[in-house]
Amino acid sequence: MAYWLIKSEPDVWSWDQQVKKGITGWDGVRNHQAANNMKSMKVGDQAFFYHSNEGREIVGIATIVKTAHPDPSDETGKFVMVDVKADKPLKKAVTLAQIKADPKLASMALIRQSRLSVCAVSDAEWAHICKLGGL
DNA sequence: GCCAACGTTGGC
DNA sequence: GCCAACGTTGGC
Repeated sequence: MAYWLIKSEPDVWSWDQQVKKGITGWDGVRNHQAANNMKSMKVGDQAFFYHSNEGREIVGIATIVKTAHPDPSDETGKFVMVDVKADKPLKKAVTLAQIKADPKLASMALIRQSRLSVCAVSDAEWAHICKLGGL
């Protein structure tokens, strides 16, 4: 099983909305690297749900429930999305500042490529963030 | 609101 | 195919 991190601006799509809605298509990704990451996702993979811009923190964990398929919001038909479902919230949100300040996490893809909206998380990083999040 | 990083577009 | 111009993302 692999681990990921998906970003969303809470103004546009927040964790609360995800919880309320249950399963949603993660549409709107228009970056090839991010799209490639989604193509690598398998059903059952887990992803941190990160609030960008406002909050700048990891607030919950989502599960991948459907692998990459065409994104209906993409008129060119080139991009894909996966379906995700809210799994559980972190007891304590893990902030970007915390991640940057932690030597175990400072080299995460999230930090190295700040503009990449779907990025991979290593097993060690996943475990450490879960611990910081009180899980 | 500013700016750095980076992706995309279009002229050549 | 190169590269300058421009647009977007996202942290601060």
